[in-house]
Amino acid sequence: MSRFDVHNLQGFVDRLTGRSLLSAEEQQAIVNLPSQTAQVPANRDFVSLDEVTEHACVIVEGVVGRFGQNSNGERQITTLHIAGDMANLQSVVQTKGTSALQALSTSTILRVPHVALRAVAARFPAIAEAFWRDCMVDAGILSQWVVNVGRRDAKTRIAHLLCEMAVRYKEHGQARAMLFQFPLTQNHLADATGLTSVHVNRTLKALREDGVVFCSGRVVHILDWDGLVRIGEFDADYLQTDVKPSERMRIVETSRAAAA
Amino acid sequence: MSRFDVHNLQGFVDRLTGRSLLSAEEQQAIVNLPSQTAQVPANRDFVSLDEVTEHACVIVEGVVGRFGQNSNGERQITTLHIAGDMANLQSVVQTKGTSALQALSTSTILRVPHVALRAVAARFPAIAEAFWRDCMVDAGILSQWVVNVGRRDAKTRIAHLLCEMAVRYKEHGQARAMLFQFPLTQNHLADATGLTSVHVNRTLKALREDGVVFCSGRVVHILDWDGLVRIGEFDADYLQTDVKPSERMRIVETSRAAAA
DNA sequence: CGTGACGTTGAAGAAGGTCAACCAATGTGG
DNA sequence: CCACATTGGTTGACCTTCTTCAACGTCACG
Repeated sequence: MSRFDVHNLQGFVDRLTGRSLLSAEEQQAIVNLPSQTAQVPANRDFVSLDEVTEHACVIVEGVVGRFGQNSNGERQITTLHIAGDMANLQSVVQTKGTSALQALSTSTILRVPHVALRAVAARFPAIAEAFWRDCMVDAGILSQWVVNVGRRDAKTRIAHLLCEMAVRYKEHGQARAMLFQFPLTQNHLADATGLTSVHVNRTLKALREDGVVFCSGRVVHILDWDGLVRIGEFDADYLQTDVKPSERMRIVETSRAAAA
Repeated sequence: MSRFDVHNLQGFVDRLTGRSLLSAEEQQAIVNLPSQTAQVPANRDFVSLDEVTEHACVIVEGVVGRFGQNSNGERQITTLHIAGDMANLQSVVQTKGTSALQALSTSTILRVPHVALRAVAARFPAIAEAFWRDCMVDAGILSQWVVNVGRRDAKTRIAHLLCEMAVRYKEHGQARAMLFQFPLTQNHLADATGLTSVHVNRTLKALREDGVVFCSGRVVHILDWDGLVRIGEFDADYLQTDVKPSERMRIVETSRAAAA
């Protein structure tokens, strides 16, 4: 493994330790996982539907979508993954994948062999626990998406999505003048919100005219955070991005994991 | 614990061992978990939003919905839980709940203290693994629901939901003459599919006139399974209900868990 | 300087929502 | 045993939101 790869897995460790308590040894065990860097061009599937893959993927750069599909071939993005996410962590405990992964922008991913992930999860129960916890945050996001597409109108849906991504990117100081890279096309936004790209276009225009957010090409510029939160009915709790150190969980004993 | 309670936790163990390999000792450890039976009347929340609860709940009888909500108070069911499910298993690794649980019909639940669940998961890594895996099946269902409400029309949505429940109830021999208890009102179906109860009513009528399924009060009668599957664009893979014994997973070593 | 991807806009139409009425079944108190 | 209320299902008329289709603009890139 190159130093470059090691550095990138550190991003994934940081993600985990934001919510879980891991010893230095455990953290090191994750950083030391074997991995292989790959570049994926935009709109390319790198895990296809029902594929039995041998690797899980950490996103280093770019945005990745998890896709479901109806029988007309219309796709629905069920989750967006950004840098630091392990896009298919659940495959550690599941053999069959149930959805495709596609790079939405040119992305850099790290492929980590399942066999290595399973070994480290088996050896260090606290790592398995941290993986599980991270999967549960993803499930919470999924749950919010069901509410989003099921019970919110177009404007609210898109505002909610933008709020979610703003918090996940953590590139907002507190309230205003927020700006982040979000290289999705309006077609991608449509697939994520269950709308058509035409209606996404009109809705973005409406949000722009409301003066709350401006989306242009690859950048989202939030002009009125409070307004966007209100329109999007957004409450960041479910993202668990700001778990205080004292509230980070560990159910397995420290002594035991350290001894392993 | 009464024998009655023990018997009910066995249903949960059966659910787990359908996908995961657990030793006799591990299974016994789950069966021996302390628990408390409770009856919940229909339409009563028994875990409210953002509640910090000390218990997880196994459903023994009835149907339970996990709810999200928009700012108008319109509710969206994000998951349905039936007998054998642990409705909030994820709370083992998460302190804060993110959604409410409501009994949709009169239900019997078993409350199992978090502290006991965490202890057993910490002591037996294979149990933690089985819990994690079960959570991932729930997440797969959630993922399908996003596709369902996002990219399918009313008829397809409802047909898909009915297919899913038929498989989860496993009360279908193979193809036809299928009948199962499903004590939801049309209002509940509306909350689950992101429609209004009026439109659910019309859609059920259309499905009835197509001769594929007949829903009456508390019973679903599937007249044409293949037809319903076609209309619902249903593929049961994601439910992982029929995992062959040889394909059931265990990543932690057997020896180690047995020695614990 | 053509070609393709993406964004923008208008006009027409369909899917589903809203409102309102009514019915059947069930339960409850007098 | 009946008046009455409640809950859930059914139906019609009308309206809103979003989709569909189609055209055109613009920018990047070979």
